[in-house]
Order: sequence, then structure tokens, then C-alpha cells
Amino acid sequence: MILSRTSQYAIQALIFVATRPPGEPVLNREIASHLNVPPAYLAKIMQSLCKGDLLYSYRGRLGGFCLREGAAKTNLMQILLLTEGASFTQDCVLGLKICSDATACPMHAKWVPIKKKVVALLNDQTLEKLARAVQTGKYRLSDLPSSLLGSMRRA
Amino acid sequence: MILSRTSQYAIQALIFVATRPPGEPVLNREIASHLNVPPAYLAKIMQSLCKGDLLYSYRGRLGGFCLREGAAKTNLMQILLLTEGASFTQDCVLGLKICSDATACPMHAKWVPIKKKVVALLNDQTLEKLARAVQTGKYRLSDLPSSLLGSMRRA
DNA sequence: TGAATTTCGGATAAAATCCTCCGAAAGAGG
DNA sequence: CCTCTTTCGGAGGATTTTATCCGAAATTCA
Repeated sequence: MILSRTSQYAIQALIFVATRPPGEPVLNREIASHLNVPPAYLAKIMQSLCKGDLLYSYRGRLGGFCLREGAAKTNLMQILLLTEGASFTQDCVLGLKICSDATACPMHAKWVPIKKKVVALLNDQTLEKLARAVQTGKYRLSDLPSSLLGSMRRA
Repeated sequence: MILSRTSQYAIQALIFVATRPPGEPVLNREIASHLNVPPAYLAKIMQSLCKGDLLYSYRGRLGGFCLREGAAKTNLMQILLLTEGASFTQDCVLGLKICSDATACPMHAKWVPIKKKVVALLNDQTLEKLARAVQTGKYRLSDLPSSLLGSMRRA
């Protein structure tokens, strides 16, 4: 409804890394298998997150990825700026090239307040917070094992 | 940020037809040029809107598209159901296959209220309302002529 | 040094979305 | 009837997104 697969993978991966003890590199392979996402594709995304200064990467035997210092304070908006580009929150809902308070599409007035709420939420949610939510066990990052899927779907 | 191009074109086209006197067929060509949208592609979308029972189509010399009776009460949610599919509002923000109150992703609790607001807005906005908003001249459906773009951008 | 491991970077493939083209069918009017 | 116009339906192309593959570079450890 709102995020590309790339963004979803990026956010999931970053939260996962944030749940691990800082300073201990996490393997791409390990992240991918835990999140159940394609490893080769995730590797590309991890690379771009390194270039976006959110992660450190280390090659070789003790290699892997670590959160950069301070990156735990990163919020989702900052991540999406990397993965979706700057136009993410700027584009008109109906796709008009120009849509502002001065000259607006018929949805503009009603849409802006909601968009503000979305942006505020994305700004508020940091990796730190999200990682903690997962660590408490209250929330889940990976999909349920397929053995449980059947019973969940029925519920 | 949220809608596919196809959905944007569909909504724009429907609003445009809704601004026209009912019963007088509007040509695809006319809609496309007014919205500045690829005519051949729009034709496909119009076809699917006919199949979705929102429009009537007429072939031949006096042909074109008309809103089906009652279709002016159609809201955006119903249109998006046709163009985006049912999962549009159901999918998890982070892409988890299962994400419900019982077993949720770390964004779930904060996201659900916002999603509800979005859905409520989409349910509230009917073609009738949107068309009227355009007819009053307060809002715009088509892009500005390129001659004005420069001055707008600078503002 | 050499072997093993891991990310890097570039090329490429697969799938989805966006878009075009064209002949056929249907309707209007002479 | 024929001609003109329009949508219909199917095939296909272009672009973007998603995903894979592989050799090269870096790092660890023996």
C-alpha cells in the first residue's frame, strides 16, 4: 500500500541488526534467512545502506554488517529517503506534477493532514524503538514458520 | 507514495467524466488529452472500469464513456479495489505475510490507526464530491499548461 | 604464503508495471 | 449497402522493480 519491497527489506534488516549486540558483525546470509528474503537481493540493499552511512560492512572471515555508531537513532523517514527517494512524501496522491496549497488536486486539502500524520509517525519510529519492541517479544520481525501458517490463517 | 499510475489515471478519468453532463458520452481521446495521459493506456483502464461496472461504453460515431447510473456515489476505495486489488489495505507495512493484532510486526500498533484514517478518507470521497470540487474551480484535475509551470515552480 | 570466508561491483535475468499497436467488432449516418 | 467513427481484445514492446550470478577484492587464520 505504501512501501516498495526494497524499503520493506531494508527496514526489516536494519531492525534485525539493531536487535543484535552492537559491534558484532551480522552476516548477510544470517539476516536473509532469518527474515526469509532473497539473500543476493538483500546483499544489494545492504550495500546501499552502507553507502547511506547507516551500516558498516566488514569483509572476510569475521565479516558482516554492523550499525554505524548513532544509527540506532535513525528513524524510518531517513531510511525511506535512501530507498524511496526524496519525492516519497512530496508527490501528489493523484499524480499531478504540480499540486500545492496554491493550485491543488481535489484530494489535496483532505490528504495533506493524513500525510502529515504518516510522516510524523515515520519520523518518530527509530531503529532503537523498533528493535526493542521486537526484543520484548511483543512484536515479530520474521514470518511465522509455515507449520503455523495454517492455524493462523484460519483464526 | 501510495497509488499506482493506473489507479491515478483511473481516478482522474472518473472524476473528469463525473464533471461532464451525465448521459453524454465522453471520448477516450478527449479524456486523455485533457488529463495529459497516454490515450492507448487510458483506453485499457477505461475498459477495466467498464468491466467493474462503473462506466458504460458506446461504440461508433456517437460513442464514448458515461458514468453508470449511481456511479457518482462511488468512493475512491471502491475504485481502488478494482485497480489495486483487495490486498491494498490489508497488507502489512513491513511486508510480513501474517500481521494482525494477535501476531504483529513492530509497526502494526502505530500503523493501524493511521491506516484507518486513510481508509475512512477514501471511503468518504465520492466521484460526486470530487467532481463538484473541480467544477467550483477551487481544485484542478489536469496539469497546468507548461507555459505556467516555470512560474509555479519558482513560487 | 595459502585457503577459507565475506562483502563488492558489475552484468544479467525474471517479473511486474506501464504503454503501444493493430485488426476486429459495433454503431451512426449517408 | 458503404464509410466513418469509436471501443474491444489480444499481442507485443519499454521501463522499472525485483532478483540472481560470478569474479574480484578484502580479511582472517593457519
